[in-house]
Amino acid sequence: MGASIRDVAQRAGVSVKTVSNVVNGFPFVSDATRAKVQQALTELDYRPNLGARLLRGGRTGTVALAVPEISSPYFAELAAQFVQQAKQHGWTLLIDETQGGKDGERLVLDGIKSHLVDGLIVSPLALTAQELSARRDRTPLVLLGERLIHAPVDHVTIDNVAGAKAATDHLIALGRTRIAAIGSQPHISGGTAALRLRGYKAALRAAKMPFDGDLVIPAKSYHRPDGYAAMTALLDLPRPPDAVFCFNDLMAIGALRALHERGHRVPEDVAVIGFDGIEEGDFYQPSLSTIAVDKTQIARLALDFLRRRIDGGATAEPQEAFAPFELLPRQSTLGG
Amino acid sequence: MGASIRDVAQRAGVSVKTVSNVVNGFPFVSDATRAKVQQALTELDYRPNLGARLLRGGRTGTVALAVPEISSPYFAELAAQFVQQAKQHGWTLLIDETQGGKDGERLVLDGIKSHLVDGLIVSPLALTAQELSARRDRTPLVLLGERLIHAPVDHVTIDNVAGAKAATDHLIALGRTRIAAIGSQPHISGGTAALRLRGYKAALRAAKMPFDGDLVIPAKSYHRPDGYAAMTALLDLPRPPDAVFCFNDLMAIGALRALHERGHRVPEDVAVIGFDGIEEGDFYQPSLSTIAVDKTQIARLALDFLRRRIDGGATAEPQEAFAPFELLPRQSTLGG
DNA sequence: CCGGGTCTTTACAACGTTGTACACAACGTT
DNA sequence: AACGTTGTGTACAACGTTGTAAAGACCCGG
Repeated sequence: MGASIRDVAQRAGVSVKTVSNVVNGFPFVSDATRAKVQQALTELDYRPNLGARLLRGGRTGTVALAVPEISSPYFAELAAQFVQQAKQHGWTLLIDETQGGKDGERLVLDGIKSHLVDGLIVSPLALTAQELSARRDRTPLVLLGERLIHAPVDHVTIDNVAGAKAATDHLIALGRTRIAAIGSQPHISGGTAALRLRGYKAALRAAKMPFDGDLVIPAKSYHRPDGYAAMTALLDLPRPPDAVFCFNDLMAIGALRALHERGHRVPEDVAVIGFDGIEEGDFYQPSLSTIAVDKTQIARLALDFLRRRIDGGATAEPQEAFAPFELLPRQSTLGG
Repeated sequence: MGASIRDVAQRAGVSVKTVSNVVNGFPFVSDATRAKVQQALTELDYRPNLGARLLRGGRTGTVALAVPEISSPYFAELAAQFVQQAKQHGWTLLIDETQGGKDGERLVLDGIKSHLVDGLIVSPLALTAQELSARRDRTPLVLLGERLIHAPVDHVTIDNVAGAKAATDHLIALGRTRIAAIGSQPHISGGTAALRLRGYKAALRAAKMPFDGDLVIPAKSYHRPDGYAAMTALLDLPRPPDAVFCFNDLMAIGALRALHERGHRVPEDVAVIGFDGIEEGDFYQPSLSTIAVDKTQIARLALDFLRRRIDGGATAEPQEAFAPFELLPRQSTLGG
């Protein structure tokens, strides 16, 4: 056990509360007393017990970010942004992984470790809006992600439909006529996949191009192998596509890999564009065109919301914010 | 504020302690009482206050992993392993980013949030063995990484010298004669870079090949652009290398990118091998040969150490363990 | 040298939980 | 009928901290 405030008080010959006052920078402490206390503090290497401070009703200065999968570059890069910016708020950010399942997400939301953090940012994958609304825990919460527009919670999102449309528009502008989509999730409604599919369809419609269901390949987990498998399936079609919009960058990289192995040129034979804007895409061979979402903004907006909740209490109206995205055309569509 | 144990007791018409006994599964509670309490528990949606429980001397069931940079794929993948396996220990794992600086690392080690977690796993970059030994905080600690063999702390590491030698041996076995190394850190002694450089030199010596200082390129931050820049520098040499050992995969990918842009064939003109075994390398074009460290084992060993510390107390001798690595030859050295 | 203000320090209670020690039944034994 | 035993339940204190309220020290003008 480390030294407690009591030990420090005894050593400095003052009351416990005076030590507390010094530790917390309370203004009315004489210089002489302060010095005495400071010395005792150092000598005993005092560290406030956060448990006690917390119990007393205080704050821990810690907020948590829960993501489905930390090994996914998108979430890893997003988390890094959060860590950086949380520091500017004076918060320590801890990252938690829900592993994409309902259980993990529920655990976080229901506050298994509530009381340990001042606030919570969650990127939900599995839970429905309904389940989210049923949440009882009182810890301030901000949601990330596209779904759940109707949940009574602050949330930060991007316009997935517009993003997907921009990606598809880009392929159309290049003169492609058979544009495939990788990453649909037919059994899940209202999720990211559904929105991106909608944007894809909207772009086709706007260009008066036919929609061909064979060119839409579902994917379960959005990793590189899923893109690889999907691309392979597309290449086995009687009439393969001349462009592919992948619903995330990781699958796009899998697709690029499959194209190369089968001897197709990118972008001459098939152009590829992804979604997310992960660093990996910039260095891939060929570099990956993508819809880059502004992770810095996402973090900024989410933390501002959280700040408001934590400081202002639970009363304020739930708010919603959109982070911008940007089309980054690179070699996988432009060549060169 | 949520309901406290006191509210539950009142509602169930029993004492506070009886509620506590029910919550903690204390054996001697009659079925009737237990049922009454359970109902009150559910009705009030009771959640134990971790702060109070912690203050009382208990555990939080939470351990933290601190890595220098969560956006780096190696650490992201490593963290994912830790999350998974911590769950098997019944722990929730939280991830913390130190941002590679002394300040961040000190903050973690000195227990800014000690008392909030039962244990700590830290992958130090900046702090010296000396600074680590001076640590006062009592939270059980396990270190990851190669340095600090002499710090009086449990730690898990890999044999970097042997790994680097295996990588270089592989290039030698392919008949390469001018083998470069990317990632030295001349100003830092005893770190990962120094060990990998030693392994590289050992392999050359064993093969009776000359050591050429011009072929060793330093790198500061081990990211893709560092590898890119280093490779560019190597290609500008009067006699460029015919093989490169990069001290991590990220730099190897940067190097591959530079080679491609300059029109060099891999591996015909230059063979490339990395270190770490990140998923990205497997899907790169060409796929990256690497020394894959066993992240699963690292997590397993570290958590076992931590378990021992947390359960067994601080008395045991500090232990050291080595996680295995594996040479994965792929296209960037073998071709195909 | 007193009254009234300002500045400094203190005692006490409370936060929610659990370990300790004990009270009280109900039971079967002598 | 007195006895220990076993099973249930309770009161109390303590963990380390900080907010509240109030006491004490000091200074100034009258």
